Amino acid sequence: MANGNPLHQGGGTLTIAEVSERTGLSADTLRYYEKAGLIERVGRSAGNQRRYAAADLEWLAFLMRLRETGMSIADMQHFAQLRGAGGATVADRLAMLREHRSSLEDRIRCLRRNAKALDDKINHYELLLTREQGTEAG
Amino acid sequence: MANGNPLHQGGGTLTIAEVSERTGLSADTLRYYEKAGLIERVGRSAGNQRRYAAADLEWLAFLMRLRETGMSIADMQHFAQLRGAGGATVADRLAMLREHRSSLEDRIRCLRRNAKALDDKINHYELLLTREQGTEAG
DNA sequence: ATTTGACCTGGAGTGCACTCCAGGTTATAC
DNA sequence: GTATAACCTGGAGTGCACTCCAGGTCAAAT
Repeated sequence: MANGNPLHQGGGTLTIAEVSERTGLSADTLRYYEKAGLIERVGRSAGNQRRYAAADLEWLAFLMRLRETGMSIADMQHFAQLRGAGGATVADRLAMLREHRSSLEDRIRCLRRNAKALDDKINHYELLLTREQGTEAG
Repeated sequence: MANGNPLHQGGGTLTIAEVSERTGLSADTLRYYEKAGLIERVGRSAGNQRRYAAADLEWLAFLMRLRETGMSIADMQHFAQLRGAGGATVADRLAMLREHRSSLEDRIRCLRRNAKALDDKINHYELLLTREQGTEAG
């Protein structure tokens, strides 16, 4: 009955190492996020070791999206705190997300502009290189 | 004859404060970039104050594009060093730019994916909010 | 000539997001 | 049951990209 597969022991929870592997976040970072209040206190085994549930993983995935799109830890703390405070904060959370979404759009636009300029620079260098090789040959 | 306009004195050079204003980089950052070798030693006035030429501004603009698109100072140092070493390094510089361009593309794609997921989350919150208000009214 | 503000240098300090460590407890394999 | 590996906590350390500071020089206006 007892399943040796760590993925399914103890009601489908994961150890910190397993979460680390799945998310790419280090165990230290996972503890740090919890200490910082980005994650509510994760459930523990009898021996006080973390056991992450599916909901924890979903929340982590969301946090990672916010991080990857440039939200600061401080803002994520704020968001997590609102979330912890219950349904009355939905409007505030929505406002935060909308603002973040909008600044993300700005950022993507800026990157696209810069990508185009980079392409021009690359073309310039390709031309230089062609000429150089031509010189070498002639 | 002597023009009081700082933009046009001394052969069209700019003081550090003027460059700071135009670029948005602080004077400290401009000095830091020079100290770090990202910029060749900028020309000086008789009294040892920096006077930026048009070519310096162009190079700065390029550096800023690299920064904005996520290149590290260390990589920019490398690029600047290659540039300083002359035409023989054009192929290396081109390779660096191509690699950076490609990772930038990856990054933009990743941001777009995350932006889409964020939109979904926002929709979810909007739905929550609608329901909540409905509940309030009923 | 002098005041005031901009600028210089070398080096120390800051904020962020981790990352590592010591010293101890718990789990797994044999 | 014991060796070994994984985990725990609180707190110190790291790397990056600046940013600030002290103590001094230079420039612009009066």
